[in-house]
Amino acid sequence: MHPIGEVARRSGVTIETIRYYEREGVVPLPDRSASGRRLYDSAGIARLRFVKRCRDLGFPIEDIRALLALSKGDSKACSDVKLIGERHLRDVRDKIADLTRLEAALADLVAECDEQRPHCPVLRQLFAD
Amino acid sequence: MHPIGEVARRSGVTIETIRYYEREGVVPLPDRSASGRRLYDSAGIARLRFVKRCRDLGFPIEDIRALLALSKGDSKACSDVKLIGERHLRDVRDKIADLTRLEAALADLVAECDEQRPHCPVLRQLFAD
DNA sequence: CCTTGCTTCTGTAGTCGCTACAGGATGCAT
DNA sequence: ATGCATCCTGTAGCGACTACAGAAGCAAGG
Repeated sequence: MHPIGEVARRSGVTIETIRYYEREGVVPLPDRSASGRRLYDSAGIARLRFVKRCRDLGFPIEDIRALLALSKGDSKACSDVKLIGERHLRDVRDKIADLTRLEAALADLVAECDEQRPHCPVLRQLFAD
Repeated sequence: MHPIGEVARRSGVTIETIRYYEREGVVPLPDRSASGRRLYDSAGIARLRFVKRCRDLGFPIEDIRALLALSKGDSKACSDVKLIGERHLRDVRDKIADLTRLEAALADLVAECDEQRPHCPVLRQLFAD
């Protein structure tokens, strides 16, 4: 059984975030020592690693909750995981598309400022009706 | 002079967000009617439109504050606007790059789930050491 | 004038996912 | 015992909103 500091180092999740995940019910309450310190077994560490990887992939907490539930062994797991993954992939692709459009608009706008001018074309455009 | 509801419709910024911007000092305090209702002139409406456009382009509030200050007429305005714009453009490009990497990792992962399996390869990978 | 329905006000709290204290207790090595 | 590191709970804050609750104001219609 391992204290939270060691678990933080081994999982890559900060102590404060581990406590946050516990409060939010993302991970179960760990065992405690006689003095009240959190003690995690290897399954607890693996679970936090899982959560970290999912967060790194941009899955929201709610999806991670669902994935963890699915990981508890059920014959439909893989197709459900695929549903969650594909929806998230779509979200990511949408976001990339949005940002790409935004980038183009911004690049055009910024290109109009190329010297010191009393009447900035960018500001004029942003103020236009 | 126009009440907040009309200004919200004409600027595209919600009533609540207008009040938020006022609280945050993004836009100046408007005049008030005898009964305390906010009244905006055309400059106030233009300013909110400006803020909306900047938000749509992803500029953070702090940058918008700076841009509004610059719009008050100063001979260095355009080069300062360019600095703010280019920095933001870099941020957007960084974010696109991050998301593109994430999308690739996610697409690979999701591709591994293609039928009902008791032992999902995705979950296994996310749990791997 | 009264009623009705809509608009507007202030203050407070919440969203998401953390992150950072403050103040106190515990654990371990010297 | 001392000193330092670790850990605890509770609270507040970040950015940019968003959504009430409860009350007051406004304008049109009867």
